[in-house]
Amino acid sequence: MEQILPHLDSVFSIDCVLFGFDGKELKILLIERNEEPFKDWWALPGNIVGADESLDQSAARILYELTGLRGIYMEQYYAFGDPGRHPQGRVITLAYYALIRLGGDKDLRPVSTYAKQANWLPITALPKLAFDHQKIYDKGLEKIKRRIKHQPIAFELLPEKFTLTQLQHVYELVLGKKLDKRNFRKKIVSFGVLKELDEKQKGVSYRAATLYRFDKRKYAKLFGKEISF
Amino acid sequence: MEQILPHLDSVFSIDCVLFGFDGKELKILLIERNEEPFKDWWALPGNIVGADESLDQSAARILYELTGLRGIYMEQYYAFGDPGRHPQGRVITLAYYALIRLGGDKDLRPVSTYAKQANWLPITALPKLAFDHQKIYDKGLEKIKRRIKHQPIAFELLPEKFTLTQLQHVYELVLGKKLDKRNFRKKIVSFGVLKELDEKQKGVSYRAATLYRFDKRKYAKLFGKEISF
DNA sequence: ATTACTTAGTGTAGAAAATACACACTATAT
DNA sequence: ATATAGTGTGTATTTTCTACACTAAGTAAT
Repeated sequence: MEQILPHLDSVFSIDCVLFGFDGKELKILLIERNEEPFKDWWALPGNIVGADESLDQSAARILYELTGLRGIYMEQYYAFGDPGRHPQGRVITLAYYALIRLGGDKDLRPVSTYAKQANWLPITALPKLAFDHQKIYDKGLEKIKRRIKHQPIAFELLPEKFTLTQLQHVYELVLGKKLDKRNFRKKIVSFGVLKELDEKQKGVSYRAATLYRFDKRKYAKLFGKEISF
Repeated sequence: MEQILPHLDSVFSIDCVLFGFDGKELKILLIERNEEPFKDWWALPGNIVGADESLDQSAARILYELTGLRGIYMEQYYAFGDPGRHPQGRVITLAYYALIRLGGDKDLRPVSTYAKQANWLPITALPKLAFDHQKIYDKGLEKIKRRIKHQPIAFELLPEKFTLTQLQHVYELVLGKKLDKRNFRKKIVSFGVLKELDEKQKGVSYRAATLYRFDKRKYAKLFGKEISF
């Protein structure tokens, strides 16, 4: 990230696109910067990679410091390093995306000094972003669009128990298009990686839907065979 | 890459997996190191990113210095940065792959000081590699396996004019499996991105095959629609 | 000129997967 | 009891995938 600039020839940072799903919308976590450059702009959270951290560890730390969450699914996806991308010097940054289920509970633990605030904002109405962060975000969204077609990452955005309608909703939001309910169910069930539970949805004022769980064991057995949406 | 280690906290380099196809085999370009660490080992070509270079430029420069070639298709695919990956300090490296048609002509222009020699070696018989370069290579191969199914990258390994059999051969080598001739032709032609030429193969001692060319225009029109193998 | 050799080039039938499409059921709230 | 809102299901059609074998064309040797 961008807040500290020691006097080195180049700085290596990590920026994260944290995708969150609250049951309704797809959101990302942005911070409002409290320092120059781009003071008062919204930016992706990020930081400099520590001397003894692996890249994945560094990404996990950034996420933890911001949200208090651990064990979240994260994946690096692209390095951005144009000489002009940071006004104060050479900063090469590696982008990660993360997929997070936004529960009602504690999702944000307040935040380091270079940010005024951090906020989950719906991807349908993002503000202008600092640096080249729009580009980084765009590429991140593109990446998960691709990946959700072949890897079981949609479950990372959902609670452990979920309904098929919720799952379909995640696919529709990420892919940005409507899907046919019957065909979706046929297909997703045919992969054989869902376990149907004996439990039903609660607290809804209409017919309660059956709950499912993603079955990691079954998925592990399939490996080699690719899911395809 | 690994040869120069100025006294910085961390060094940022680029390593390249240069895939070449000579009409028969798939090969990669390796250099034999002339310096510690890993003196006398084979390694992927790489170098430190220059202060005013973009990442893509840096990768292109590494390739040019080694082969004299420009305008080659290259793509970054993963960053490797474990704290222990380089015995002499923190080196974060960004991996690129390149796809090169190996003509009879000048493919190698001799080579910087930290290498004894550079050589195209068939991927079916690679030596032990320095650093974590085996891991970098493995991930690179995996990447092009995936990408060749969805993007028209096979043509980068072939001369401008090629036969369908040659094209199939490239797919088979990259994917590591045999394909059915008739089904392959049906499918690849159905994408509509090949232009059949009025020309035939020359210098073969059997029936000459029709030559084709990849039609970038037609491909550009298709965009959005994905090729799928 | 004939023959042997090597690769080019082609079609179809059956199986599997993708798509398009509409209504009855069930739980809750009033 | 009735209104409401989302759940859950089947089929026919089209498209794509797969498996499979022979003839045509050119070259080289005799």
